[in-house]
This record gives sequence, structure tokens and C-alpha cells, in this order.
Amino acid sequence: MARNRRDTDTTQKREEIVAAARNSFLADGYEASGMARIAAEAGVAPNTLYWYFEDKDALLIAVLDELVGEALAEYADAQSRPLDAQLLWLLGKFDAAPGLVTTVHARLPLSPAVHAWHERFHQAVEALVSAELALRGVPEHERAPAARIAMFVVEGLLSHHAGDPSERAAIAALLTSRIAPLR
Amino acid sequence: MARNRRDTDTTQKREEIVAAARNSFLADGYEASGMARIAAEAGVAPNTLYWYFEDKDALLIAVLDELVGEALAEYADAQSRPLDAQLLWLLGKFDAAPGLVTTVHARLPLSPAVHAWHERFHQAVEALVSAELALRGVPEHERAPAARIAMFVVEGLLSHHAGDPSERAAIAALLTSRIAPLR
DNA sequence: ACCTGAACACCGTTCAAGT
DNA sequence: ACCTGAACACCGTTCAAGT
Repeated sequence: MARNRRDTDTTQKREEIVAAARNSFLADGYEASGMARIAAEAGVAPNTLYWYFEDKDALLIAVLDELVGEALAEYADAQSRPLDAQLLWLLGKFDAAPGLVTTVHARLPLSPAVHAWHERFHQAVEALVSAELALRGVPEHERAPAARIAMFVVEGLLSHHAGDPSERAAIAALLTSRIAPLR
Repeated sequence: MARNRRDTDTTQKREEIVAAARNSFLADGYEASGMARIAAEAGVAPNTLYWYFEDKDALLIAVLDELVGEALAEYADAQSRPLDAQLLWLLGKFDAAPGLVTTVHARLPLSPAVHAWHERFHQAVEALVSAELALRGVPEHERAPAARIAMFVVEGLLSHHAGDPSERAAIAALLTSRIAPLR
């Protein structure tokens, strides 16, 4: 609340580190992004990163939270559109980060923190999709599997770099017309 | 064809190395499997692996070829069953290797060899699924997107450790009844 | 041709020390 | 509390040398 100079300074430095990590992860991928280079880009010594973050996975989670937060903030605009348009919007939103889906899955067995984040993320998204399906008249017992199928297709398209727009459109159209036929 | 003692010896050693890598990859995952431990399990010095394989990715590809080959050989038995049963059979087949799907995707941008293997694999599988859909009366323009959706769902279930059997069944049933409704 | 011991370059992370 | 230079443990890979 009432934060003094010291607080804002460290908050700012933290954000600079996250920004550097984000740039590096999106540009070169998680694996190819060395802690040393991230630190250099943020203007600190390599080990300083460990003052602000427990390890590299914690940095990843901070970046993911930022990206998801931004997407969620923009989602209000897309929410009124038909389902397949929403799906294509989402794909476009994460086109800049094609490797992150795979990165999260790869870290899953190695990092309990990433595992927990992933669990929460899926639950949140599937709840959201289920609600959307409910609005469109999909019967209750079909909503959960349908939401998972939609999720998997989005992840699949992202981790396979998504194919050309016309292929995406065909998949989105087929999927939504069959999964939520009442529109 | 006509192979002498020397040939069978080196072929055998190669197979021992692949077997060691396979065990290690399946038990601990690709990342956690060090070349040193694989070499030790195969009874050779670490650098000997590089006489038989260009690098760790080449070892991965050898293991993948083995697994896919075995699955394909067994596929004949499953081919006559309905689509959702086939899907569940495939999931069961790769349950022992939940991390490999993610591993391949993670290596995709880092290894041209894995990238090429992945490309060939998807083309082969999607051709196979398309043919299966054609047999069941799915119109031609729907087959490619439907095959991709099915592929993504399988990959998704595998890389998310697949959920309990009842959930799998629900997803398989919903997917196939909507994607290939004529049976 | 086949295999090795020893080294190399690089990585995430830690430690002891400074302010 | 915040930050650093130097080191550590580990990794995939390479090299020079042996048979």
C-alpha cells in the first residue's frame, strides 16, 4: 500500500527482470535462454536473479502470469463473438509465443511449481469454456469433454506452429460446428 | 545381406545402446537421462555413444522409430474395431511413454533431425486416419481437419497424462460420434 | 573400424563477502 | 535488504590416442 522509495525500486527491478526474461523466452525459447543473458539484459549480475526468483522455473511462471493476465484483460472484446472466432482470436493472441505451451509441458515433471501453475491454468480455462458452452445450449454432461477437446486442439495448433490461416479456419469451423452445434 | 562376425557385433552393440536409451527415456524422461548413464547401462564409455549416433537427438529418433514400429505392427489387431476403441487402444499403447510427445515437441526447434522425423510422422498418421475416416463415409473435405483434431486430442491426452479411464472414454466417445458420425 | 580417458565449453545454481 | 565475483556440479560433446 504505502510504499517507500526502496519498495518501488525493487518492484521496478523485478519487473525489468521479468521483461528481460519475457523477451528472451519469446525470442529464443526457454531452453536457449541462459540466465546469464537474461541477467545482462536486465542489467544485473547473473546471481542477482536468484534474489528475486527461486529458480528459472519461477521466472517462467512470472512471464506466463503476465501473458495470461494480458490475454484475459483483452478477452472481454472477443467474448461476444461466435465460438470459432474466439478460438481463432486466441490462436492469434499466442502466435508470438508458440513454444511456451510445449515448454510448460516439458517442465511439468521437473518442476512442482510449474506443475501447480499448469493445473490451475487448465481448471480456469476449462471452467471458462464450459460456461461459454452452457450459454450456447450444450448439455451439461458434454461440456467437460468438449472443453478438453477444444483445449487440446488449441494447444496442438500452437505447439505445431498452427498451420496456415485457412487450415486453422477449417479446423475451428469443423470443431465448433460439431461440438457446439447450437451456435 | 552377407554379414560377418564384425557386422553382427556392431549391430548388436547398437541395439544394446538403443535399448539402454529407451529404458532411460521411458523411466526418467529425455532431459533427466544423461548420456553418461545411458552409456554405463549399455556397458560402454560415454563417448562411444558418439561413434554410433551423431548426438542425443539421434538416439531419441532411434528409440521413437522402435516404439512406432512396434505400435504399427500391433495395429493390425486394432484396426477392425470402432474408431473410439482404436483411439483408446492407441492411448493405452503409449501410456508407458507419456513424456515422449512433449519431448519431441520440445526438441522440434532445436534439432533439424527431430523436426524432420516429426513432420514425416504426422503426415503418415494423418494419412492413416484420413483413410480410416474415408472408409466410414466422412466427406473428403472434412477428413484432413478431422484427422488433425483427432491427432491433437491424442497428443493432448498423452501429454497431460491422460486423465482417468472414464474421462478418456467420454472424450473418445464425444469426439468420434461428432467427427465420424456414420460410425 | 571401433573404443577410450581426459578434457572442453556451457549451464543453472550457490557461497562468502561486500554495502 | 540487496547485490556481486568467483566458484561448483553437471551436462552434451570433442580430441588425441590406443587397438
